[in-house]
Amino acid sequence: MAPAPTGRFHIGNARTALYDWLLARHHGGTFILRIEDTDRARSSLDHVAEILEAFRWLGLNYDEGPEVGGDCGPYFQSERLHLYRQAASRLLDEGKAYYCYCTPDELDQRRREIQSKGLAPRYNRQCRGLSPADRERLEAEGRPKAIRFAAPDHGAVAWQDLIRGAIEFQCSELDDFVLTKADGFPTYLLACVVDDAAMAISHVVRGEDLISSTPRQILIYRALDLPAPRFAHLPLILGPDRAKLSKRHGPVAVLDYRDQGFLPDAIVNFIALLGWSPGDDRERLSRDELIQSFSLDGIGKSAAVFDIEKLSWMNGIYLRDLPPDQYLSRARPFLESALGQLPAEFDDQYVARALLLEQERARTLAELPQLTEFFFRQPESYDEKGERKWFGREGAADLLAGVRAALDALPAFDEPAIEAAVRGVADQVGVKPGPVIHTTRLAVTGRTKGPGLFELIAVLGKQRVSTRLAQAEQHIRSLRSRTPQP
RNA sequence: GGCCCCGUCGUCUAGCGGCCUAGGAUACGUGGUUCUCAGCCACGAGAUCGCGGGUUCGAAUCCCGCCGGGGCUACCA
Repeated sequence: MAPAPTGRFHIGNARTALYDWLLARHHGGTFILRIEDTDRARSSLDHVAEILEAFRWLGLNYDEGPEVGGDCGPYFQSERLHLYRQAASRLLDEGKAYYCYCTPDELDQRRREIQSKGLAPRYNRQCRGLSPADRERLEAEGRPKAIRFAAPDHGAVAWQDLIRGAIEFQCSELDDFVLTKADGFPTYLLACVVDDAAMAISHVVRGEDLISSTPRQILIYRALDLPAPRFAHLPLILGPDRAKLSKRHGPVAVLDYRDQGFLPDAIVNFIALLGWSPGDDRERLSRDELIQSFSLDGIGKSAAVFDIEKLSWMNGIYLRDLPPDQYLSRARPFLESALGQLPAEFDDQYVARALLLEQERARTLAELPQLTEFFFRQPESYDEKGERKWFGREGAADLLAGVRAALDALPAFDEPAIEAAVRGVADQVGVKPGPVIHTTRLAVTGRTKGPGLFELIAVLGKQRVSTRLAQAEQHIRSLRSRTPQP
């Protein structure tokens, strides 16, 4: 996998990385990470760090690459410039490449003119047949120069794509593309070929958007007399509008999903299925199952829309299956970053119990602060519909007072005792348990939904529950005095 | 515009000539379970397999054309 550190590490890149990883792991091959930092203007160290962090977070361990080293290093293209220079000068010597003195401005202007005539923009090979005298003159001017590949003008380039089958391009469609930029850095066309050959890469698995660069790379392999790897072009990942997924569709960086409370295992499982299928009805696959079932044959040809709804569903499954300690260590940071430093009265034990009660209800970790907020803050208001339904009832305040008295009187404040007490009140008053439970939940949490009442009360503890019940009673009474019943 | 790729429920997909009156998942709807929600279980609705020709006893599956969508078209990758 060879990402460029020119932007956030995209979910599409993550899927490519995953497929690369799965392919290597399935066949017992070597998974190499190489950083393609040949764009000096746009590459940054921050982006490199983000790539490494994304790999770490997703659990895609590489056998060779930055920080781990290996026999094929270095793993930053900016540290391998001598190799590209060597290759370029060889092509130059053999007449398969030439210096181009055209400036970006000139190129740009010509391109515009051609396009305005509705023609295919292509380099006009102006510098290909430069006479020695012209060349000398341009050199004397001190013009910066790029190196271009002298592309053949007839014939065809074809390859057997591992996903799409035979693909063929006519050479007449290809122009004299740039191998080395004026700043001395290679374009990825050159760098990729040189490195893939040097690193003995067997499979190039990448997005469909790179299909059209493949014939050019094959031409370079040929010119350098190097064996070409096998190519597999993946279908693209689309946004809801069916255009290539990009930032305008919302967050697309892997680490954004981490920050939104998705689990790496869920992301891995989900993106594995975006374009690939094990061939049967399984949807939930562990990493080991993924490795075992993975095959290029299972990859489809058509683009897939990234459906965040389905991701959320899957994340919920993984969240519920997390063992308590793992769940807690992942959940806590989300709680703290949203609710701030928790007061000392909420010890680890309390936080853990609160969090555990919402584990089965959350779809992402980021929902947890909102879901558990009432454990840490007294309700300031009550759910509007619930208020009308439960607090508006005749005798609601007295009912709560009864519950409060019963709970206050409990010697042991555990779940069975609480349940018995609450149901006892219902018996006494002669109503069904339902209304008592709902009214009490609303009074204690301010909400109409949430964990089971008895377990939630047990976590909150006698003191808090008592206070909240009293507060609700007062609220109801003040409501009634302001809006007298007819 | 040119070149290239793609086209099965809204979405992700199974399907590689008969097992398909097209299966699963999600989302949606209904019912059940329960103190609510979530979950779980059951059921339902949802695809004339983009369209039109062919090949074949038989096509979602093979071939051709059309239409539609997407990608590329940089001294970015």
